[in-house]
Amino acid sequence: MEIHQLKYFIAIVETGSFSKAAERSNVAQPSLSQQIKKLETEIGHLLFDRLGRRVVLTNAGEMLLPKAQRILDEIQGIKVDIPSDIEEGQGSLAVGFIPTISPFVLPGVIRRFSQEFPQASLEVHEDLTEDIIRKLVSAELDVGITSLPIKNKMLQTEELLTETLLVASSSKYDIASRASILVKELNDFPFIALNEVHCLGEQVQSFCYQKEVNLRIVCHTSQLSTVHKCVAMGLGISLVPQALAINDPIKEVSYRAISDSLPQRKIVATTHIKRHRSYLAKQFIEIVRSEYPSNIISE
Amino acid sequence: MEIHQLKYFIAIVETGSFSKAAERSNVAQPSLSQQIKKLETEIGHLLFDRLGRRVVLTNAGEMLLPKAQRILDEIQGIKVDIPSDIEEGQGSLAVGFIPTISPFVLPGVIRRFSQEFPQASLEVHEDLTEDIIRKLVSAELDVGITSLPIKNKMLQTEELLTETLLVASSSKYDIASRASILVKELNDFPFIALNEVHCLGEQVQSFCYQKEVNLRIVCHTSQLSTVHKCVAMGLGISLVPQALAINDPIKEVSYRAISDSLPQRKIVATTHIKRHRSYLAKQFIEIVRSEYPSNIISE
DNA sequence: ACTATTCATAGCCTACACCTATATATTATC
DNA sequence: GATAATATATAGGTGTAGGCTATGAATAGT
Repeated sequence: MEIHQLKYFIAIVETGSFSKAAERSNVAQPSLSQQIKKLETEIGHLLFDRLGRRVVLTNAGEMLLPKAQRILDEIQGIKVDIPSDIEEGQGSLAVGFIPTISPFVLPGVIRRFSQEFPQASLEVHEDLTEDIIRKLVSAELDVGITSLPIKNKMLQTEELLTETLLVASSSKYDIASRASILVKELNDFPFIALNEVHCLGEQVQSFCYQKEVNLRIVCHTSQLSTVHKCVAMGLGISLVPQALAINDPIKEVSYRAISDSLPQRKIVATTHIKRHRSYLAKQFIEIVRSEYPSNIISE
Repeated sequence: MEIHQLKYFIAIVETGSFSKAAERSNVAQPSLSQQIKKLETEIGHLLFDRLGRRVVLTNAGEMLLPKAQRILDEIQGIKVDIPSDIEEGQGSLAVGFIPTISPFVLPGVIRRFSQEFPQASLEVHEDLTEDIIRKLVSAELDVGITSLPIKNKMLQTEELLTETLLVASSSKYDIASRASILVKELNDFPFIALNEVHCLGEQVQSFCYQKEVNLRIVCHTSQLSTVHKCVAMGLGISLVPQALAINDPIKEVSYRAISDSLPQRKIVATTHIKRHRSYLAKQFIEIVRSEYPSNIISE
């Protein structure tokens, strides 16, 4: 059974004649006769009684009619619906965030995404970088919001922004009020470190190693919010993303940039090289870019 | 868009691989790749992301999936449903009866037909022979129950039974009690004639003409039931179908066969030569054949 | 590094849908 | 009732498109 056969069938029913149907279908009449015969053979029943000057549907033909109509309508629907559905943002999207980003952007991003694409279904994962990489490679995730470096030849990254790490300190330490902060001065204070399973923890360590700073780490935690609280309690200082500083409800903590050498991390959208970036994925990435807290201009 | 393309698409989704889908579809893998590419071009979106070892659906592919599934199901349904529906007696049937038959068979036929084929829709027309012929030719009717002769080269007849015409008389006339009735004796009595627009009227006239009987027609009516009532009232005798005699509630009328020459009419099912006789039509004809009142054996 | 697996590409082949021409049959017209 | 007109079926030729094999490119597993 072929689609053009059903089209011919409908055309005959609507025109009441093989010849007129052939004309309307832009084929020669014998071709159409032949295809109808094939269809009849396949179904096992005559579809039309050929009366000579006119054709009428048989019972089998009458039963086929609504079914054929539905099928053609659905096929027409495919060609129309899919492009328009995609335009309207239908579909599903699975995204991953690393834990040192998600707290700052997730609420705003989800709100805007579900406002702009109410028809879409969004699935959000919070995972460490290596898990996000694994899920991106296995196509469990469509987009990962991570920080560089991403070293996997199956993945590609699109830069969203460069985020500065600021010195966070409570008023207990005079670093909060100095005219400027130099890198070397970081080891004058107890340091609250993020566990190195987090890329941010690694990045801070790597930065300090490069700058030949030996931190006096007094605490290792696995959550940025714990770092934040420890700093607020005056247990020590830390290096945190600028996004944390924005709208920080704890007024006791001050955030200062380092004068002579800015630690930074690049925030990127990571995707699979071989996978097509859907309309939703592209829009999602733009939403993250625009919703990322960045009121503090890094100098 | 072609059906085999949708089949291939589904096969890929179900097997998760072009190669396996090709094997399952009994085509070479490149053919399948080619057809999927065509489908993607037509829809305007990629359907799969080719990850190398695995393929995953894109958003567009996910939207296509249920639609394709439905279409294939419906096509499968056509090949299964139509033959089985016909077996089960679905469909419609339009039949015609002449007025000198319908009173005797319609009730029983309709009852049995709707019992046996509750799914079918039956349309019954009562018309004179010429109108039934016209409607059969124009395919308004599928089957006509008439009596011979039917002279139309577009129509064919199937004999159902031969019906004897009996002499109907009230006890007022001694014909009801004679040992035997001869044709010639018909003109000894006043005769109630059916109008010649009815074929039965014609047949009686023609019979008498052949037998050189000159009827003493005292009344022409256009309905057989009127003939019947006139006979019962003793206005005269008549020649009526044996079916009328069966279960006749009016006891005053007796029915006698003519001894030396039996007038008869052949009851036939008439159909269009070029039209396929549907299952319903065939079954209907058999029901008429078996339901036709024929308790009185014509000798 | 090597092998196995998988999808894409290239080039050839065949089947089948399509065409034209013609036959057959029915309807309309004179 | 003969002729013209209309409509579908049949016959036979043609071209495209879907199919095949062989091969390439790239990934994943040994």
